[in-house]
Amino acid sequence: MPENILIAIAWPYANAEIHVGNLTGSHLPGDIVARYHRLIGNHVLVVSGTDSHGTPVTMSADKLKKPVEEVYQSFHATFLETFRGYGITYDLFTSTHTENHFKVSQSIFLALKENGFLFTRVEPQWFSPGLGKFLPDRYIEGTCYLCGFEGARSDQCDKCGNVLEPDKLLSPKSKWAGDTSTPELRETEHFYIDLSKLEPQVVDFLQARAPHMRETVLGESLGKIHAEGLKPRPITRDLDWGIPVPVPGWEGKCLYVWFEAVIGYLSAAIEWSKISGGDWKDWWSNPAAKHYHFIGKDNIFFHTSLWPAELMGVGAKFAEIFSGEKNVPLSLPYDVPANQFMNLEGQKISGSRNWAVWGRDALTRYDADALRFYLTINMPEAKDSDWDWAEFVSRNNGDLVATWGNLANRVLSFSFKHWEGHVPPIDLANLREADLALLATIENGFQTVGELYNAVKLRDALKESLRLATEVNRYLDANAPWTAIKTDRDSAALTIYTALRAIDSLKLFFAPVLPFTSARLHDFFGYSSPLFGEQYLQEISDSLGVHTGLRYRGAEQDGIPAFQWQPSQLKPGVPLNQPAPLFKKLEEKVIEAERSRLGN
RNA sequence: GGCGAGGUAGCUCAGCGGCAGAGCAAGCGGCUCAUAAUCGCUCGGUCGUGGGUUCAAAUCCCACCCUCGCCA
Repeated sequence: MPENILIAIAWPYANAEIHVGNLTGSHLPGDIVARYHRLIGNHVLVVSGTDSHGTPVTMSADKLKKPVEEVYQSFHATFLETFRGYGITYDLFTSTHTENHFKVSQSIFLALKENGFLFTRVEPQWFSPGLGKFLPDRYIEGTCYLCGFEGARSDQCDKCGNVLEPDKLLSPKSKWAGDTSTPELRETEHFYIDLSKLEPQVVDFLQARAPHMRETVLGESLGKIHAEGLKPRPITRDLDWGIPVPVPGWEGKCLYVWFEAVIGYLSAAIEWSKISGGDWKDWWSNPAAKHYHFIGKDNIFFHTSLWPAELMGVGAKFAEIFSGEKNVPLSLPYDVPANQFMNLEGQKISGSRNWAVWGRDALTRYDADALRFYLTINMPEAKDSDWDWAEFVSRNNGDLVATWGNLANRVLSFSFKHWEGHVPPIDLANLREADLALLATIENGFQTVGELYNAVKLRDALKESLRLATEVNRYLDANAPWTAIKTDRDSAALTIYTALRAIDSLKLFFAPVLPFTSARLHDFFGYSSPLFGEQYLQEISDSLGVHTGLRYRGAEQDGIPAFQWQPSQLKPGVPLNQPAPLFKKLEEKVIEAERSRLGN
């Protein structure tokens, strides 16, 4: 019985390009899990999009002297290119700046309001007379009235550590580019979501999922709730670039970005159903559907506590408001397999210092699968990891090229050469004990590797796959078909057939991580049914303009069923296609070349 | 400051109450089908620091130090 799996991936913010830390943190693990579930026959929906709103985007636009729409669109375009290049198979990668997302977000807001989870509060907020608008606290700096430190934030001094009263901050200054006016505190009114009412439900929700959630994720959520409880949080801001608060008299205010962007997981599914003919409710109002949220550690609390609380507070009211449908409650996350961070050559990744390996740029020099391999074998699942160029080269050459790529190439080439482009035409009844033992060992991987992918232990899944590839290398060493071919061709045929069949199965274990080369290997074996589908771009128009979505067309299209996650049934004697090496060996000199690019 | 995670071999990490493990790197040997790839053997650790519990602690408890994230 196929399951419905929603893969919800963090929405990249429209003010910086995607780097390897973003990829390994959320997009790549999401894609690997999605590809695995598609291979085992589950119905998968992968959604994300560009987080387009908020003050930082407005500020970038100001600096670049460009319309804010143009700024978000230009980053959106780089995201599409990056994800296409890395094969991140989104069923829909959209944007928060769409008519659909506006309507969904406003409906969520109104549902919370009608269900009694919102209240308003008047509070002082920094206002720039020069810009004529309110500024977020992080754009205000001043002198600490306790220790005299000049770089103090309005609510706390980083130097002396004291909590400050904003109205006592000395000589407050705006950090907004070009704003020389003196900020002042003005009263403003905002909506708050009363999360405290939902705290017991959130705790129950987390405890029910504790058995399959990561330590890092549970600790961050339950630990925080236990220590501080869930407090009311503001969900509106004085912003001019965002989603208007759908309440009369609240013109000029927008939904706070943290509140609105997470709603994208729902709105993107709804947008997907509109353009593809599917039904979003199969994923979003289906108790059997599983939601996975792929995010970085900085976002854990939002996804394990605030977002579920929002959904609980909304209940079935959302669909009533949005589409008039009754009894359509919303599903809660099943797992939030958040990753830690990836550093670079021992230092934190920093876009502004160019201490980064940029996703698009790396693709101009390395193959997507080589990058995916290193990002997976080094994925920060349990703790921060480090991208090290020397290690990238040694992992590529030592594991990817030598253990796996060379195995496939040595056996395929040998078969192609000695059996004139065919799989050796053996009689399956003649397979020896050692041959059957190897196949049993490899095929056991459908269980073990599958469980690791299912549990989102992707490093382990890849390591186990490599270990199994080594088993085939050992088997070859023990049976030495290159010696046997000279004296006992039948024996060599049995060995090569067995190894080919093992490789044909191994191909599937590697496929979620290495989709491009696994598909190529699949082709060497001469299969006609594809392993994976295709990515494509689609323009979508609405009242806010045109946005381009990244889409995915499944492998099962055109009446041909997708190739499945099951042991190879390779037929003796079938023709092979001309094999070639799957991966490129890298020269040592790239290490220095890459390091010299950093920080410039 | 509060909460959380991490600190184990030169490097990357697993183990999380019962004789300290894997891969890479290093050294030695086998093989020659393969992108000089592969297979075997060897070398290598006061498990962040200091206490405590236990017949037994990398593992449990307490304190502290360092790194990262969230919150204030």
